[in-house]
Amino acid sequence: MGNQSIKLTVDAVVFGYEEGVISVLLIKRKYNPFKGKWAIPGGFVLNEESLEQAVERELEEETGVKINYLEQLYTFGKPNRDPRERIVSVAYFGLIRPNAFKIFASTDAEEVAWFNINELPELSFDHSDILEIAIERLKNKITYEPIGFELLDKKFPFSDLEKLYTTLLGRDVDRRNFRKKILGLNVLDELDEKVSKGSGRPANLFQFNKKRYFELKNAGIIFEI
Amino acid sequence: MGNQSIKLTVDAVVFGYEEGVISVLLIKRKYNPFKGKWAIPGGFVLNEESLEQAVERELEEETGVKINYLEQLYTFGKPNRDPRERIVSVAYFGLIRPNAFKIFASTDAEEVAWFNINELPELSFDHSDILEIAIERLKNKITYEPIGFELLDKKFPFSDLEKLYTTLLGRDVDRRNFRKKILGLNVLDELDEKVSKGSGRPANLFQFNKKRYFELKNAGIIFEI
DNA sequence: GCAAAAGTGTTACAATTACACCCATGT
DNA sequence: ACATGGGTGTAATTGTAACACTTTTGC
Repeated sequence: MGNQSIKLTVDAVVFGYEEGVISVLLIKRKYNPFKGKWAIPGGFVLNEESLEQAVERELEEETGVKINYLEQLYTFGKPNRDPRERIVSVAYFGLIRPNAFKIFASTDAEEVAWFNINELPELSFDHSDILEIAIERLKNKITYEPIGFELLDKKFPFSDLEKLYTTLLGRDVDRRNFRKKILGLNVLDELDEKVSKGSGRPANLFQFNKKRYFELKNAGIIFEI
Repeated sequence: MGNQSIKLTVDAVVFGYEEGVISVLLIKRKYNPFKGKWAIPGGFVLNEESLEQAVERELEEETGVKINYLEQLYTFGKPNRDPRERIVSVAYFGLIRPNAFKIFASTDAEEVAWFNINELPELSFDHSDILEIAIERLKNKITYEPIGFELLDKKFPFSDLEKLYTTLLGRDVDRRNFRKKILGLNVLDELDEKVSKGSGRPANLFQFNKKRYFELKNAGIIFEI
């Protein structure tokens, strides 16, 4: 143990959503191993920084994205997951609105892009495993915590929320029941603004009230779809 | 990053249950730092072993326990969580029947003992934080996965299960409704054996049918209390 | 005036909760 | 015979699921 030689990295699986499509942010690796292949952004943890600092730093360096929803996902440590040497990686799980940032590649990334999670390229290392677990977490978590709002614009029409849920759950939901249930949770503020999608009746905009959500949560009321 | 000097450990938070008391397995440290203080069992990951192998090995070395329910809990990586140097620890969460093993201290452990989770000693490092998160996980997880059976004898009277749940949930449950619900899940086999607790009518014994549980789970039926 | 999306209530059904008495054994 | 824990059913309430028509806008 005195001569332990294991290195530690962090990886950030960042999801975005737009118009019925869930995407994940990937980089094309500039260096070997897996040079030219797509990978989850991430990199080595520096000696003095926390894991969260490391993952936020690496994400911003490689992709230009500053994230505000980020949680730990899982730690991957199989001995040969990296062909060079023993590397253990702490994977994180993040959510952003894709249109909130212009992404750009730098440092270890030759390119950055959003990929539809149903049309993924071949990935480096064990990154397919990581992504699979992250997708599962996203699909589960949206049913018991209000994380979907991190993927939508601050102000959104109800139909956007509904579409996000049908996309993630992979099934239709009854429009009336869904609306009743969500509004019944009392965490959305209805605004005096409308938005038109070109055709059809303009929709009212709603906004997630995070403060109220935490008040209710602390009072023991749970969010559940 | 070429000169990264972070060490990696694993820790095992192992819970047991007996007669209305949830306990956790702790060791008294034989060496500095925190010599003589209680801690969660664990230690350094060796270069060629997986994280799971490491945690099982350390647990057995220090306490004599071979565990069969073990899952990853969380990774703790604040820069100064260890006073000596930078150490990141992957914590695991385990369950056993305390009477299934005779525990004994060795290697880095001067002593091993079970502690009631409501009467914990002062702990080393950030182990109180780890334990707190583990307890939360246990209390949550028992409501949506059938992990409680890992804490009971293979054959148990229904009242043992009920008491485990009231202990973990911190509230009474209606005896009839609880029984209906659990039996309705169809994962318990009722045996032709009875056990007497000294006074009162002897109770029928039940056994968790793991095979049936996984069949039902794969068929999309979920366990929920 | 018609196409397209938004908005809205009621009824049937399923699940959950509340609740109290008899049974089998040991002393 | 009494103390102790085990075993059981029904009715009220609540929550969930199914279902179709009207409204507002753009063209």
